[in-house]
Amino acid sequence: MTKKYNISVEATLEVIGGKWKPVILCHLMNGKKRTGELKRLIPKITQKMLTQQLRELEHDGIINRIVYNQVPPKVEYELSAYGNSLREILHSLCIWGEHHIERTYGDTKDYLEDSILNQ
Amino acid sequence: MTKKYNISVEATLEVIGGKWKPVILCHLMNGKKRTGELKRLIPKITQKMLTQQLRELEHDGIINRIVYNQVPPKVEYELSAYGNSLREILHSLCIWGEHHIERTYGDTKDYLEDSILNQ
DNA sequence: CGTAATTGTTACGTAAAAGTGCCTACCCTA
DNA sequence: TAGGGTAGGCACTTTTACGTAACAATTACG
Repeated sequence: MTKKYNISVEATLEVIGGKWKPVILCHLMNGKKRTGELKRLIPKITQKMLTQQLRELEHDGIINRIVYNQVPPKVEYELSAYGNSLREILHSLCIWGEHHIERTYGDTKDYLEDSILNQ
Repeated sequence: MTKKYNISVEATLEVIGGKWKPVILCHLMNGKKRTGELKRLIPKITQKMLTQQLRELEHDGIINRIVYNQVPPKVEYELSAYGNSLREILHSLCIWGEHHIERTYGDTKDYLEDSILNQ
């Protein structure tokens, strides 16, 4: 049963869209991260959503999951080479979004969470 | 009640995301369109979703709604100057999506609707 | 007079996405 | 032996997005 896209943009948004994937991806753009590290960087995400989104990104080939066989467990996530091809796109989306927030609200700082990503 | 974004990408996706906005926008990239014309170009969209999405795009300043005062009614939608600033972004999203479909399924033609947009 | 043409609205129902709470496994250390 | 630290699973509820179907307004035309 072949799902059809109206237009290829939809395929991209299926990969990078949703409530949490953009943040996760942007953090991983700045380098490999452990699970708990991501949770700290994105305080409002729940354990469930975090792992769920990471699984989907992994499935789409965007990130690599690196498991260290030790106790307590250690797992790292990093952008794959393929995922890296999203870098420019995400950057453009960031820039445009910033302009849009500014255009809509007058300034950005009240509408962006405190985060190393928003500096 | 200030909604906060984790990252500005989210603001962009709020504007161009969802099930129908990308298609609508891409059609409007090719020029002004009447309501019925859009409905024909996007056969599976319902009247309700079409107008709902158009209203939101208008509200965000992305498109202009041009009403001709005549009967039967005539309304046209066109990309605004501001909306035009999304052109490059949508184009990149298209390109990446095409590659992704190809990478995932082997070819694109079985996964993209017949449409002047997919040529 | 009744109907077609065009754009749009509204109330309601369904399906998909996100959130909550509690549970597991493992070894180490106090 | 009880608890900490790390990653993650599962059942269930809530919220949001999307879809369906019927209705409105206006004028021209047969």
